[in-house]
Amino acid sequence: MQEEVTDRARRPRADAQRNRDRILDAAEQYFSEYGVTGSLDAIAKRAGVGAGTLYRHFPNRECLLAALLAARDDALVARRDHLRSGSMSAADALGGWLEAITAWAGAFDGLPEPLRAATATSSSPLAVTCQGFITTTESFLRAAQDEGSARRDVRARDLFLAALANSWVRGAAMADDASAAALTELTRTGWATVRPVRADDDQ
Amino acid sequence: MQEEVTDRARRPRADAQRNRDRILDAAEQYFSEYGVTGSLDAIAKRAGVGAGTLYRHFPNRECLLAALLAARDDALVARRDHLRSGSMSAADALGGWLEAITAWAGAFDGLPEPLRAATATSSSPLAVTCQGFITTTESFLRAAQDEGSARRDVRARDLFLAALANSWVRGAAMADDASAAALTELTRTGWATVRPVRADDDQ
Amino acid sequence: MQEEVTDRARRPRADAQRNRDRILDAAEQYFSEYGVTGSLDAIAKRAGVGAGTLYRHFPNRECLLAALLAARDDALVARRDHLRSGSMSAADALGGWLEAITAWAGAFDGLPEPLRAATATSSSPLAVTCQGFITTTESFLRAAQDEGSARRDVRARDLFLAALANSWVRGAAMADDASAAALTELTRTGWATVRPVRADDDQ
Amino acid sequence: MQEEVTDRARRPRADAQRNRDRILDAAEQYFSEYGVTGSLDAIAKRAGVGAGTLYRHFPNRECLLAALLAARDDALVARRDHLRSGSMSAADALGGWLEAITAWAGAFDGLPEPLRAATATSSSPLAVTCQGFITTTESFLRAAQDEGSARRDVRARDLFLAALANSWVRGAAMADDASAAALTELTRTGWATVRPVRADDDQ
DNA sequence: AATGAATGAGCATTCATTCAT
DNA sequence: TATGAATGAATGCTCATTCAT
Repeated sequence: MQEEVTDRARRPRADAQRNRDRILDAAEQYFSEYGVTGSLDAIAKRAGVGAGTLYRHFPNRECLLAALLAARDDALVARRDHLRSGSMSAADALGGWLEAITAWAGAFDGLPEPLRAATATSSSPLAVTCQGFITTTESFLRAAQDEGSARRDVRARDLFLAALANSWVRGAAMADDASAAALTELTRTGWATVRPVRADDDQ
Repeated sequence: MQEEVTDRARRPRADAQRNRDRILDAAEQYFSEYGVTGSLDAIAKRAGVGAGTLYRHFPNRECLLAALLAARDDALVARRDHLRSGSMSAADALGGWLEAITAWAGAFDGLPEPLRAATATSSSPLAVTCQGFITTTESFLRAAQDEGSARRDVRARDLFLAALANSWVRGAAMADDASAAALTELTRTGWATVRPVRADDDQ
Repeated sequence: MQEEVTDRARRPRADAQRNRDRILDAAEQYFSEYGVTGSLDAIAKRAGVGAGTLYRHFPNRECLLAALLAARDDALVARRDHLRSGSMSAADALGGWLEAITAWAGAFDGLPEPLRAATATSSSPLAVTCQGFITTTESFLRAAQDEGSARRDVRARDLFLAALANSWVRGAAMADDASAAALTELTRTGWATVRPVRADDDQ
Repeated sequence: MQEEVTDRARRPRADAQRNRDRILDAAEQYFSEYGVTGSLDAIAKRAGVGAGTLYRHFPNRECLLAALLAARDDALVARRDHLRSGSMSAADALGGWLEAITAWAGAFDGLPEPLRAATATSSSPLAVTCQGFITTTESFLRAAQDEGSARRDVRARDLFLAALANSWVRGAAMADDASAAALTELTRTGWATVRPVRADDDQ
């Protein structure tokens, strides 16, 4: 009786939270093992919950993915703060940040794909995440531009997409580390030695 | 006359060739509509042939894809020849070639994925195609390097992958043309204004 | 009262149990009609359930078969008890038991095959069933051996296999009842009138 | 021209014979590898002939099987003659012959099945083969019966079926040699020590 | 006589999602 | 709120057999 009053709003939440966590743990394992296209049913099973429970917490794969990545946001935010507070140049900070994004997007096999889609649609739970990182990228980019070490005609959004693309190239079983580094470098400096002069290029 | 001899081996193919063509047509349509992961059975149905017939001609999705792309190879080869014979600089030729590859890999939604995989495995019907284009890329790149307009530390394979990556970013429903161009430009010139000096960099 | 408690876990099964039963009924019919290699899809259809439902209940053909036979186990167990409690000789009991097994394995066309396979692998849902019957066979055999009416150098497992083999010979469309009986008799007494004397032969 | 007259009936036959032989060779390999249910198409391919050619020579699987076994008949006939001419007892000869049949029916995985079916239908190309061996079994059996070493109430046909059954039990991956021998022995002597006296039992 | 292309139903199995309990 | 049963279309692929060439 007493419980019904005090716990009505709390106890179920404790259960729910526990289930949510177990689902996230299971998803983390499962996606690591089989990539982001793995079976949601299998995740529910591994988490020890019913399929319906999974769907209650995460109505679709993207929501689950978003929640999963949110848990990793902390690491990326920490990285961001570290890059910001460091004594490195703004260019190196931007480079470090892009590499951090590339690594982040490579957390699970196949992850770049939904991230790219989310970047395009804006109506996805992942879009929020992506947008946040684009904003951060923008601040790094602006600093580098102000420093004179980044081109003014480059947009943060495109750098973000380039980072995803590099992550995509690395793929799951890429097995060619040289290419991974080369692509990152290519994004930084391009393949051309000479650049066309442009109006908005303030250098 | 001569034809009559070779026709003896060709005549039974009248049927086969017709079916093959119909399958390719159907696949072209279907992949354009639903992307390269569309149902093979559905393609057979649209082509008006039995599933077995499709599988006889193209034992798996990659073979079908390779045949489909082979039909487009001609256009790419023509583009290559045009770029080679033109009076443009080697840098512009390389740029044009990379853009051609990017466009080619964007023929169908999802096409970059198997192309990337093929680039890594070499045991795929698509691998041959990819390798051929990497070789062409190499000749364009070398010309540009000899001209002094391309960096010496860039590899053709990585440029090819970058072109695929750009194609991947564009996606099917990208809806952001500015990014498409920006990514291509980024690959050419990078985001940095300043470059680390390197030993093998002949500028 | 007690039921009310256990029902809590059983109630959601009202649906499931009904479907399960319908599947078993359909399978019974279908296997009787077409043999144990009949299409599982067709069984699902006949049962009026989706294919997924069938696979949820019985992940593979062997599981379905095992469940189907489990329903018949009762009859066999009853037969065993009847044979045990009867006043017949141990030899007749063993003979009756082997005949019961032979009849049981002839329930469906093609059933002896998976039973034989299960006898060999032990990692099959049918293996449990088979092993159980081998054990029972052993008790009957031992009684007959103790009685002096069964040879000491015969193993229960081989008698079980012989019963399966006889069932196999009968097949579905055997149409030769004489052979069926003859084979059973052959297993009992062999074709030879004279037997090589053996050390472990206590007669 | 000249050829048309003299070779019209001969040359094609040479071709046909060569193809027939190649098909038989391929089938021998293939059935050995994959059992008698292996794909006929694959056999045609391995033989280097079209599917139609295979079907011209052997309208169905049973015909192919029958031809394949016919080639092995020689070995069995030789065995028969050797058993007949030997100085062993008629009982041992019969035993040897049954063992020879069991081994013969074990030539390919799954072979006992069509042999049993053929024994029952008599409208199969294999039926001829089986009937021949039943006849031979009969002669061995009669000799043993005359010698007094085989029971008079046993029929050759049932012994043949028992031999097939033993072959079936051995299966492909039986992995239990003891059972193989035990079953053979069981067929010879049965499991009972005491036999019911019967009218037609002349011992 | 030979070819090999075509057929197309058939198979086992999966999975995201819904919904009754 | 949680459960997990149900759905049922969909997938890639095979194969015995026929038949046009």
